[in-house]
Parts: sequence; C-alpha cells; structure tokens
Amino acid sequence: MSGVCGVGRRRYASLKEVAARAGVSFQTASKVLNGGEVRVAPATAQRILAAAVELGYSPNSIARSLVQRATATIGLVAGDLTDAALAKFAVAAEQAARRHGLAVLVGNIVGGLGERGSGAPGDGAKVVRMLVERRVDGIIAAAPQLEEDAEVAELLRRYVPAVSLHHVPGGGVPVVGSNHREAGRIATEHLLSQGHRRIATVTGPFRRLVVRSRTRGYEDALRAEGVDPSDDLAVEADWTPGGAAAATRLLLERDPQVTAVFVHSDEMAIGVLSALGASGRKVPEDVAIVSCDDMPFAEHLTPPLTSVRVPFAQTGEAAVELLLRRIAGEAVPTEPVLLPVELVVRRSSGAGAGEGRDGGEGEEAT
Amino acid sequence: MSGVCGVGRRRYASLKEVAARAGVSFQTASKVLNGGEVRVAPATAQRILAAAVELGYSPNSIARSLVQRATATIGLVAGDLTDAALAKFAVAAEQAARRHGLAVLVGNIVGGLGERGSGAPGDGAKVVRMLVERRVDGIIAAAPQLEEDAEVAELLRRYVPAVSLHHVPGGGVPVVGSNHREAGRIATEHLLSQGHRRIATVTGPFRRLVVRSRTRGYEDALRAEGVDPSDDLAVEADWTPGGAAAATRLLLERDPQVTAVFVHSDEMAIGVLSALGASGRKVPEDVAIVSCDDMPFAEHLTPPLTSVRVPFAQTGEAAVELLLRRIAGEAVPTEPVLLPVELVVRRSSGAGAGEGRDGGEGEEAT
DNA sequence: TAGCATTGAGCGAACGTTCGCTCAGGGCGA
DNA sequence: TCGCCCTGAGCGAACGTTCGCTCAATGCTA
Repeated sequence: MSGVCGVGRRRYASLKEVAARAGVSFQTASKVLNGGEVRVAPATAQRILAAAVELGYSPNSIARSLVQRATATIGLVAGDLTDAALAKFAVAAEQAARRHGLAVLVGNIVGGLGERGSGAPGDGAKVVRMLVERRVDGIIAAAPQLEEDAEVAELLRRYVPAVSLHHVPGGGVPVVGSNHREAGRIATEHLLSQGHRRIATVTGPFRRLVVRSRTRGYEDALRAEGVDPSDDLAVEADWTPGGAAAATRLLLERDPQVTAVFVHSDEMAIGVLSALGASGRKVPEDVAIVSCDDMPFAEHLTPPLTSVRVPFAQTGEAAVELLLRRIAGEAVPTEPVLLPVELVVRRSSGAGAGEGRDGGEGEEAT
Repeated sequence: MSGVCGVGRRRYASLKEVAARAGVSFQTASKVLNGGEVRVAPATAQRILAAAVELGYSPNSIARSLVQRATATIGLVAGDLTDAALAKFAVAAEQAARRHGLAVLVGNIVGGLGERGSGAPGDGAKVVRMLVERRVDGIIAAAPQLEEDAEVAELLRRYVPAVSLHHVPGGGVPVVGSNHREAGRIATEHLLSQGHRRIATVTGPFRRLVVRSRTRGYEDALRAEGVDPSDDLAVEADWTPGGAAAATRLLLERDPQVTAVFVHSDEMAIGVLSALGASGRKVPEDVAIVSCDDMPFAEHLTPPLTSVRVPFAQTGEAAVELLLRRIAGEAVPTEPVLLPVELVVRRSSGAGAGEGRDGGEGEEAT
C-alpha cells in the first residue's frame, strides 16, 4: 500500500479533563488514578476510572516528577554499546532498573580522553550534564574511556548519586566490577598446569585498568611458578579481532617458540586463532589458548575456546542495587565490589574435552 | 582505601536562587541562562552568569518540558540489545538523536508474543506505556518480537509519533529497514555463480518477517537459475551458533551432498562452520558459505566469511531522521524505507581471495 | 437532641520553568 | 519643553501534577 502516515497528534487528556467529565475536582481524580490508598467513595472512583478510559488518560510523569523532585529515571553513560560485554551489562542493568520501576536514559560516549590518538576531552561531560539536567535520580557510568576523565568524575561526585563500572579519578563513587586480576591469574594457572612455560598474552590497551589488572594476574601466576614474565611476550591490541591478529603476528616474530597464549577477550581470540592458523600452527596442539569473557559464541569456535567467564549480567544487577542504595541515602562502601570469575575449560587450551570450573575471589578492581 | 561514600545530597540551585543572589527577578535570570536572544543589559547578564556559576546552577529540564510540552527525549523500545546487529542500530540511533539534541530512553523487551514457547503478551506494551507516560516526543521500535503485537501497534499509532524497524500490524507507523529479500538474492546468486546448485540455507526463526524475506530472496535466485528450492534444504535455527550447529547437522543428515550454505547471520555462521568442520568437511573446498550482517569479526574467522553487509548504522540514522520528520508534523510515506545491502566476498564462498562488492536495491521490508 | 468522630471531597499551594505583556525610565527630535 | 520610542526589567499566568489542610455531611454515642 502507499500513502502517508497521518500527522494529527492528539494532545493527552489531563487530570482536569478527566475530572471535569466525571464531575469531580481534579485533585480527587488524582487520588483515584495515581494516588495509592485513599478515601474516595467507590461510586465516584468508578466514574473517574470510566472517564479516564474514555478519554485515554495517560498520567503525565513529567508533572509528577516536578512536584516529587524525583524522576524514577537513572542515567547510563556507556562506552561503545556495540561491545558485546558492555551490551550484556547494559541490558541486565536496564532490566534490573525497570524491575524497580526505574527507566533508563542512555548516553553513548564516542571518543574521549585516552581514546585512540586523542587527548581531547570527548563528550563524556556533555552526556553527564545532559543527564543531570534531566534530573535523573542516579547515574551508572560504564565507559572505560572515562577512567581518567576528572571532569566527569567531579560531576558524578557533585551532582547525583552514581555508581561506576570503572575506576573514577578522585574516588567518591562506588565501583562495581569483576575480579580481573583473578581472571588473569586463573587463566594463566590453567595454562601452567598443562605444562606450558612459554606463555604469552595478547592484551587490550594498556592504559585501561582492566587490562593492567589482568596482566598483573597473569604475571602473578607466572611468578608463582617461578617463570619470569617477559615484556616480549605481552603484546598490546585494541580489543578487535584484526588488532589481535596483528599483535599475534608480532608475537610470533618475536618468539616463534611460544606454546600458549592468554587473550584478553573472546573476540580478540578470533583474530589470534586466525593468525595462528595462518602461520601453520594448530590449536591446541602447537599453541594453547585461554581467553576472557566466555561469550556465547566461544564454545562454537574451532576449536571451542577455554575462557574465563565474566559475570556481566550480575555486574549490571549489582550496579543497580548499589545505585538504589545510594539513592536511598545509604552510605555505601568505597572499596570496589568485585564479583568472582570462573574458568570454563574447553578444547583450545588442550585440556581434557570436558568442562572444568574454578571460581575465585580476590582483591582488585576493573 | 576504605570507608563509605558520603550520603549528603545537595539540592540543585533553582533559577529563583540564582536570581536572588544576582538581585534580579527569576524571569530575567531565565532569559539569560536558558533563553536565547534577549534584551538584557550586559552588566546584569554578567552578574546572573556569575551567580549561576557560584551556585552550580543546572537548569531543570523537567520544568521546562512541562511548560513546553516537549521533552526532547525519544524512546527506544528494543529487543535484545545483546544482539550485535540491534546494538549497532541502537548506538547509531542514539548518536544521531543526541546530535539533534534528543536524549534516548531505552526499554528492553524480554519475551513477548512469538518468543520461544510463549503466547504471552510480554512486556512490550508495558514498556511503551512507560515511555508514553514519560511523554517522550517519539518512539523508535526495534524489537522483532513485536512484529505481531497488536496492542503495541495500537499504542504507537495512537499516542506518539513512531518509527519502526519491523512490520507493525495494522500499519500507520513508518518502517525503515534494509532490503532483506535482496540480501537473500545476492548471497544465493553469488553461490550460484560459483557453480553451486545444491544450495541450502540455515535461517533464523521462520516467524520473523526478516527471515521469510531473506528466504524468499534465496528462492528467487534459485528459481531464476532453474533450480527448484527444496524444503529439505531450508533449516530453521534460532540465531545462536549452537542452534545453527544443530541445524547444520540436521541438514547434513537430510542431504549429505549439499555444497553450499546461505546462513542468515554471521554469528550463526560460527556454528555452521563448527558443525561442518566436525563432519570432516572443509570450507570452502567441500562446502561454500555466505552469510549475513558482515560483523567485524566475519573477516577474521577461519576461513574469512563472505557476507552480505547490512547497513545497521545507517538504518539507525535513517530511523531518527524519519522520526524527527514525524515529530515535526510532516507527513511521511507509508511504504517501508529500504536501505541497500552489499555483498562482501571473502574466502568462505570459494571465490577469489579478493574483496568484491555488489550493491542492490529492491522492494521488500524487514 | 447535643456533641463528636469519621468519611468523602474540595481547595490552595508548590514544584521550576517559559512566555507574553506591562511598566518605568532615559535619550532624542521637533 | 513636550511627547515618543526604545531599552531593560518585572510581573502574572500557565504547564499537570501531589500533598496537606479544610470543610460539609453523615452516623453514632451519650
């Protein structure tokens, strides 16, 4: 069919109009339609309800927010939601928030301090300010590129209850995340336990705390076995499969004898697998791999990927819980809340085909 | 460090307070701080500005929205944002919206009509109603599971300007998407041009229009070459790699002679690759593969995936543009706006290693 | 029958803005 | 010197709610 969509926009019926039709004052209508337990005669209530239905009344929460000084809305300032890990977190957080009657206003940040080749301030502060102007009841920050943004940190401290997924310069904002150091440690321990000693790591950008934490865990594990971590064996990539493939080629050039790799994300593992394959090496026979995240596709790669499962969804829920407590005015501990990670063993690490598990808890934040 | 995050919450300074400090009426302060071009003496303006800074004034857009009857906010009702394709769309839409000064309120839908094993209404209507109560200026619907939800359709038609990514029962809401039928056609044509005749397809859930459109394109191409599409060669999966792997095993059982597969998504292609590998078949030597989406990881799989690129980001921008026109009161065509797709040729389809391209435009919606 | 508690409903104010109108004062031309 | 226009600022109303208070009418007890 062809034509145009109508343009007539009907204004919403207000409480006053409903009240007029029901023959009561608008305050009485308010009690019935939006108030909770109130003293209104059943017959009157019926009339009001009927009038509301006829007029298609929809409460105006803007007006309500104004008088109540609360919007039942939280802001989510997110880095790239295209990133599957962040997306999982965001979806879980939104679900949790809605379960508590809160809506979520999102702001995606592009660029920003510390992003590829830019010292520019990015629009992080702009996004946060926008959320503040809209009077969100709280803000969840989930954008690693804000890790060093002091301006945003100040806004979060100053204007609104907030919870962060990443470190906030200057503190004062509760942090929730998972135990990345532990992740690096158990991944590397697993490779060590398979007899590997020449273990490399393909990391995300070093400037990210999460990357440094994972790398520290990797080094912890090596040292515990008396292996000296070599700088040559830690190559930096940019979270993309392509970057990881390039990093892997560099790695193989530096040390062709490497027998195992700890990769910082499943998506990068795709690139590592591809580069190893191109170099004629077989996984896990020639090189074993363990990665991080345990995305749904990990177990379907060839070979299935051993990966450290990161509890993104739980982190999202925890962030919302924490934020609600902040909003309620409760004091909240300043030490980061760290959720445990667990190793999921599959073929890529050369262990038995079964699934093994190993939980852990530790001390370091994202 | 240890301790608690402070709980003191300072109320925002209002226009009145700023005005008092500057010694002017609050309306004058309003002109300076939020109004545009106004007649205020420079000296006065300076005083007001200074007072605003001292008090940390942040305009209350809730109040502004109330009087202006517009919130500069749009709602995004999304299916699973964990889905990379949808996430790309959502991020692009949010960026575009913010560029136009609009914030985005998201609602993720879980379950819903037509979702696995449930005829339950899901919370689509609840989410939309929430957005309407918050008086969003418009809504973008991007949740395939709402395809058959008449209640949501009615809300979208009735209460607020809307644009949809999927078909809306009863019409009246502009649709924007990409040309999925064309996608199915060019993918299949490519395989036909490589000499394949026994071409199967691993599809998403049939109940989805996008799946039926792609399948129709696939059949179009086959028929155009005189090949009769066989029901045995079309196997349904659930968008997951695991589901696709299972579907592939079923396919190989039904017809072990199949030499090419058109897969409905890159993520499912991972599962198809895995199942083919497990059966001892090599890609592309024994079986050629073309898939859909062209996600970033596609070119890094082993072998690199030939895929039909779907313009998610542009779709997001187009949706916002269209919505803005709707909001402005313009009449908007009811025929779906379909963005062209293009084939990206890589190794998995057995063609030359190079990258080839092929654009197309056509007639069918998501 | 007088006094009082209880119920049902209305009323005024407030939330923080925007917007259009009014009004005081000063500069200027006739 | 008078009248006019322009500039700068104030004022009142409105947006659609919530909330607490007042008030009339009713039913019950003494």
